[in-house]
Amino acid sequence: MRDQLIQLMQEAIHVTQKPLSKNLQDIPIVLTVPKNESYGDYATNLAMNLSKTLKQSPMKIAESLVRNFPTDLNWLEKIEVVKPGFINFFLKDKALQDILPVIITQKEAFGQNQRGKGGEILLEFVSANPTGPLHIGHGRGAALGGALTNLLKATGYQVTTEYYLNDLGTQMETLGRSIQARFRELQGEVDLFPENGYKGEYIKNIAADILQENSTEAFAESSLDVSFFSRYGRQAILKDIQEDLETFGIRFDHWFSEESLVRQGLVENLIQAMEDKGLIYRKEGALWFKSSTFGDEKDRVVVRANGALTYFASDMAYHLQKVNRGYQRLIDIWGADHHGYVQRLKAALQSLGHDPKALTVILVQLVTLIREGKPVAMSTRAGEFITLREVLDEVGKDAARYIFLTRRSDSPLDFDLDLAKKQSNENPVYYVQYAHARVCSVLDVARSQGFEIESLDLTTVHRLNSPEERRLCKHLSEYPEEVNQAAMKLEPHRITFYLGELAAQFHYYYNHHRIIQADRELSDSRLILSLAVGTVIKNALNLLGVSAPEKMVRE
RNA sequence: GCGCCUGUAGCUCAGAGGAUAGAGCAACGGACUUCUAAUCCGUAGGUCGCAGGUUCGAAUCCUGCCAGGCGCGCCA
Repeated sequence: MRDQLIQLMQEAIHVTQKPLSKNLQDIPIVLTVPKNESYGDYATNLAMNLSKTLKQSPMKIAESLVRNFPTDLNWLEKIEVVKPGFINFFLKDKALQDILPVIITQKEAFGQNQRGKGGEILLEFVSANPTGPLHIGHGRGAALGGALTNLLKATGYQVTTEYYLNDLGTQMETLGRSIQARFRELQGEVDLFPENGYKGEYIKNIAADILQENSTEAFAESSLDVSFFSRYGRQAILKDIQEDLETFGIRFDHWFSEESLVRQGLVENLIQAMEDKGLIYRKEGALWFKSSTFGDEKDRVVVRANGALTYFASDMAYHLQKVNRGYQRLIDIWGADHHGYVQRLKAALQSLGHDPKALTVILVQLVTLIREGKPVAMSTRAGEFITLREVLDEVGKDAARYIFLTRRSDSPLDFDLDLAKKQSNENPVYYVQYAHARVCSVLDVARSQGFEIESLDLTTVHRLNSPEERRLCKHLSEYPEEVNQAAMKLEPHRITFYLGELAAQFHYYYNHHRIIQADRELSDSRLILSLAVGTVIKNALNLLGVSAPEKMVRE
């Protein structure tokens, strides 16, 4: 419907302005759903936007555009030209009702499109260091990444998801030393815990595991060096991270190890290549990349005076390698505290002849956990934090994922644990899930009364002409555009808000109209509408990675 | 000091050039012998941080200021 209207206007512009100037051709046609229903089902400000270039009054332009619309449109009730120059479209009921059979026929495919044309995107997210369990902030990134994966796939892109593992350098050393110290403590030795060591309980658990394995096998004392503990710790923590993500419903296509990057010599090669291009210089014993000539604030060290590679060096190599693997677009999801790295990474890509715009970094603001109305203090270093695992055990996957997606990533998020597990109207998750369960429940009752839901005549929709039914049909028909916008703008929270509105409309409808009743034909119509609502809710929840239960029983 | 993000109802947030700025929660008053009341209805609630500017039109764009968060290492 939306597409048809846009096409209609494009044609009208062509007819109105015979010699079509170039700046007219690429003027975007914006079609909105007016807040006030007296302004029609759809409206456009096209005439007002055109008035500058055409040097005519908006009202005149609007009128001549409307005059050039075909007259034989059986799906349009009327067109209005109003005050400053809006064109308002009023659709016939049938035009809105016709979306219902489409939804029911397409099922889970409804809402998808192919605008991505199979473009290949590499989406990197979470990428938490394997030095400790995932915390709540990683959960937000994971929920966002998972939803974006689904959204981009739904709009025709080929998406590969990747988790970059910083399994090298000082932090792995610190991890090893931390475990080693705990291990020796368990053996009764008094060992000084490293100053910057990881203090969490999980370190002790890992040490205990090692001790247990040790007691059965005779380990040579010499094999228990730091690198042994590092490697063991990395594996153990990685396994936990993978399990956590699994229960959170997130799967990665690749787990990309920094260590492997260095081992293959890719970082070294890159630095050599950059040196050859004169992008690198030596100062005070270190190697510096001239990132400031590519928009960064200052130059950055890639190899320290002690010969160690910086994190940034392998990050450059990693991202270059992503480009070389053939992805047209790279999307990274980072915590907002890393925003300072965006510019230098783009600088690196640009200096090597790649378009920095190919890389999009989504910065996710911090999450504050709230319990009993107060923020929960967290510090990774001190080992005081609530893990994603604990949150999942407490509130469940669905509530967690949904709540993470109720905000723009730009906005900081207060995650209220008590609210998330409340089975009440304060909790937005159940509101939407309940609408779906309600649809299923109505359909079940209908079946028990002899309605054959699976073989309803989908053309029986003409009885749906109450304002509530019109509104529902229209909102359902906006779903594909909503998916498209959410994907293009990389903003899954739009789907969350859409869902809230759809659920609200259905709950209202349910409370004001009886779906199953004596009038068989009307019942059929309303069952079709309900089925369509259920389908769209389920599709949208799927995009968010939240389940759509068919029954909900209050505990 | 510099950079990024944010400032919208009591609280948490949508809205990012258009028409009378919206939702949820909280508050107050109502609706269950009914297809699930995890629902619904009604009431109330606003100087869109402040000040200029751009234009037919600004919560939205530009500039300055104020407030909060985060960053500004040869840390990761």
